[in-house]
Amino acid sequence: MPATIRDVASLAGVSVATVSRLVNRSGKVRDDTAARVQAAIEALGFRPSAVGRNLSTSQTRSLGVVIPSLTNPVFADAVAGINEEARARDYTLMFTATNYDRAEEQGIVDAFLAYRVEGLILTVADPEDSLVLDLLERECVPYVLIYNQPNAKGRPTVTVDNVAAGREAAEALAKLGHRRLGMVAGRFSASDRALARRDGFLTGARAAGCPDPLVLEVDFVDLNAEEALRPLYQRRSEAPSALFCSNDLLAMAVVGALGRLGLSVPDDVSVIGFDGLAIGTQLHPTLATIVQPSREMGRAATAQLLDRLSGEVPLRTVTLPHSLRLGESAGPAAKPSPTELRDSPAFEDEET
Amino acid sequence: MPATIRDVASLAGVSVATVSRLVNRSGKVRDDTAARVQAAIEALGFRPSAVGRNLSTSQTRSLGVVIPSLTNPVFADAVAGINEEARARDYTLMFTATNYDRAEEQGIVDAFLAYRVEGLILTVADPEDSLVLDLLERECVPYVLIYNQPNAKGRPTVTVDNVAAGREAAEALAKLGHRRLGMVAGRFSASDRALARRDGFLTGARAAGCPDPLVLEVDFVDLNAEEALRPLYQRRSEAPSALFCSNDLLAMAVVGALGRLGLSVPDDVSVIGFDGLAIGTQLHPTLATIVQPSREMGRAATAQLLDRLSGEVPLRTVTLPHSLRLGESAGPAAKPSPTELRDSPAFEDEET
DNA sequence: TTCACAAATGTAACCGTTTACATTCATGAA
DNA sequence: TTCATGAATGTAAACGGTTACATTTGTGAA
Repeated sequence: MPATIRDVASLAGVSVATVSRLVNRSGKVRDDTAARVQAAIEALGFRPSAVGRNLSTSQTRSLGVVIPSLTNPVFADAVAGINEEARARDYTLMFTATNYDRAEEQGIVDAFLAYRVEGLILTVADPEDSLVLDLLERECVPYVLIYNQPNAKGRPTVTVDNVAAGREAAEALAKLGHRRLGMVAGRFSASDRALARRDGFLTGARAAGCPDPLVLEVDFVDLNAEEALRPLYQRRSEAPSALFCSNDLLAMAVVGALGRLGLSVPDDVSVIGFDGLAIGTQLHPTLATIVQPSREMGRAATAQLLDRLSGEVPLRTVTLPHSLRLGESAGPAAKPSPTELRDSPAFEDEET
Repeated sequence: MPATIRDVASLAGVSVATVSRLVNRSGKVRDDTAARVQAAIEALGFRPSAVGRNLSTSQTRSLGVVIPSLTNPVFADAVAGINEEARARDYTLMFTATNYDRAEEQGIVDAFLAYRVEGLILTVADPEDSLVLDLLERECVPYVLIYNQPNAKGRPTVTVDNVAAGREAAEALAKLGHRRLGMVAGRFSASDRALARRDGFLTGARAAGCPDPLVLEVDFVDLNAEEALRPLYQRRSEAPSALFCSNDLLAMAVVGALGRLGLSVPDDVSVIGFDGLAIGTQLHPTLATIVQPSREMGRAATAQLLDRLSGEVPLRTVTLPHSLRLGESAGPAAKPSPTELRDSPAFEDEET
């Protein structure tokens, strides 16, 4: 068992109050006493128990983080930002991933509340209709959403303008001369933001005078992009010449699948993703994408939450700027004739 | 302030002991009493405080997780495994990333110990010489390393055989006919495993009768793979025809950079990574890699730790099996003549 | 030397649980 | 009815800190 404050006190021949005052610099203690106590602390390897302190002060200096999955680096980036900001302010994180499972969400938040986290940062399946968020509000535990699309209930969120971003994706593709647009997205039921991006994309396409884009909803968790896209590209002339993907991981898979289908990106099909994952800039072709400041979103959400905890600043919805990174995977629409000539797959013999 | 067990007790007209017994099913309580207490619990929205309980039982049912970075999905995968196993056993995770900074490591572990986590799972910079691990041993806090290379001090670790894996990478490339091998790695000072993989790779190359591979150490955090590789490929004939990368993220960047340098993968250069990231199977070409079971490693480390906590099973070093996934990025060595013909870059016009 | 006052230190209650032990209650046998 | 017994419940002391308040100690002025 680790040494307690009482052990230290008796070894140093002082009262627990004096030890506490020294440890927390919360009161004056004479130099010689301080030295004696310090010596006792070191001799015993005393490390004040946060749990004792938590109980006594009813503060835990801990936050809960609940995200759908760590498998998508976009969440990992946000957690990195949360981690930085929390550490800078000496808060500790309790963490868990829900795997997009709502029952999990509930169980986890229950556990975090039992541990008396002072606030939560979460990305939920559906912020409009979330038992978990209702619970937090009932219990007056402050929270901030990230990535989720701001919504009717006015829940505090740090995010980007997904609708505008979707629109810009469509505009950018239209400006490159594309008319037949398409979108590939994960299940909308698990992602309100994908939905918002789609809405924006459709609006943008219409505004640019393009025919309504085809929207392909795919299973993101175990994805077979090649099979999903093959039917689409059986008839090349009618298939989209540009695809917007609801996230970068999906976009990378789509670029790969198109390659395996014998199509060249961007010569035959342009692809644009969403997230701005760092790895996208390293690929060949580099990934065109809408960049959202994930790390910064994590930081901002955390900063807001912590400001709220010390002081009574109300929580707000904050929209951070996104930007279009026009990588090599999006290029000008091909003129009909040369495209047809390039029909034969380049890497056919490599397929496994 | 949330309701306490005393509030519940007095509302139900019973003692706190009865409430506690009901909540924890740790003793008998008559049906009618149980109903009354249950009603009070619901009326007050009582949620037992883990911090009160922790203090009383001196158990926290929490583990600490310390990894270098979430930016590399390989760690994210392990954390996913840790998370699964911990949740299944009703443990909570405290989490943080160190950004490969040893001072951070120390501060974080201090914080976790203050919170009285019951055990830790970590990947450290250098397990041989780690103040943090020494500290944990002194304090008798059980821990398990993951990814780290098992080492002289016999610290319990869950990992793969990095040396053997490196050797197999060399063998595989040699079997494909490659003679001029090379390796691209992150800083060895930050990664004992990269070092082990290199050692194995060199051994394997020698065993296969290849000349000693060139080893390129690059800055992994903000990487410019193209610049790192350009000098190497100025003189094509002497440059490696196959590159082993110390992790998949690096391998993806290398594949991209080679493409931008006008080289085709695998026709001109074969690339093989390490980790087995899921996204590698989606790319075009698919990424050849040594697959390590990251999620499983996380699970195994957690399971071992939790077994140790209940029961007195000693912690062991466990080596899980890795495997070679021969993706499209590794192909047969080109015969001199046709290779030269393919010298001109395919996507030259796309460069930004 | 004495006293007032500030500085340093000590005492003990409290935070929300668990739990050993004590007490009360209900039941069936004598 | 009484009593022994086991079931149900209650009492109070931990657990490891913090902190309001009480007490002691030290200082300088009168």
